[in-house]
Amino acid sequence: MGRAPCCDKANVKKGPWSPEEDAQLKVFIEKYGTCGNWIALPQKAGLKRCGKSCRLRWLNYLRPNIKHGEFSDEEDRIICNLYANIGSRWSIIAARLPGRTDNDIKNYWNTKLKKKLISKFTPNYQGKTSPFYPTISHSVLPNLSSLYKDHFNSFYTPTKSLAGIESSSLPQNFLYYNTTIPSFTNQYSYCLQNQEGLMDSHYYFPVKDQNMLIFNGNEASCSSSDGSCSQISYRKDVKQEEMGCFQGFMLDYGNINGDDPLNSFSDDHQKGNGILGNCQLQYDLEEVNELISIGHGCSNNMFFLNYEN
DNA sequence: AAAGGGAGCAACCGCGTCGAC
DNA sequence: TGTCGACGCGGTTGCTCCCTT
Repeated sequence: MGRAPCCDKANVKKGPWSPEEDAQLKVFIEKYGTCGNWIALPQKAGLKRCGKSCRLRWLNYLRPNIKHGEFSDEEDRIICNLYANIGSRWSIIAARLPGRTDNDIKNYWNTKLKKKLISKFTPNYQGKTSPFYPTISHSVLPNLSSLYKDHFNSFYTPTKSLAGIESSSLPQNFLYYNTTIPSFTNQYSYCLQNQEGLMDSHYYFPVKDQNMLIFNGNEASCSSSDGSCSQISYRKDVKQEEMGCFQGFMLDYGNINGDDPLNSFSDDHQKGNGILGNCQLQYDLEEVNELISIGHGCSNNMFFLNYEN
């Protein structure tokens, strides 16, 4: 049994609001308020609209002090920072940006800001790759570090053991940072950095596919849905159109959307909180070998190979 | 000049949450 | 304690405008 509709769909108008309807709604709400009941409001206001539609129109367009137009650099920074920490919780992000609505910010992120960020460090990015896997070339890696530093202030140097590893033994070429995501606070997060710049950041990629090369991951947690892991993978079993980009070696970073990067958005805490969420770096075999050597040199018991080819 | 395609954005839909009863 | 209805949120859709061919 489905949910009862909130209004009589046959008798409500849909689609864009006319200036007359806008005026009617605005006048009514300014005079009487919302009466604490959006469902009943359209009838009282003489509008042939669904209550939800009225609410949305008021909140996103008609209410006072709505700010339209270009987002400032400061607003960009706040959005990036919050998105990195809490994911697509647009209403919370909107609460930090006076005059901006969640819908506005969501649209802005999806249509502009995300591309802006990607193109910032991927000069050749055309926005043509998979939404999950924009491709980043190896040559732009040095820029990533500075980009991250622009947006996050929480990098730190561990002074005590992390994930059971003494600080003195922790890899020097990692950047560490705290996460505010409750589910991850008991886990360590890390960004791998070589001498040039940031190469890999935290968490989460499932070992669902066979023939995978896991780089600097943890076998147990990588194969579970709640571990943290970064990896280079070779996914010969995934069709190119599914991946949206290529077959080959890929270093994943920032993918924390859950078990299946193509399908899973199930758990709220797993929703993309990486500023570079779901990006991949593409490497040839030689570069992969180079990365493996970095991994060998910097970590204890954190290297896992499940690599066939 | 017309057609096609993409970007941007307003609006809709469905579901989770919360409060009233 | 359970049920129901309203609200609020995030994802998605579809319309419009503009640019390219």
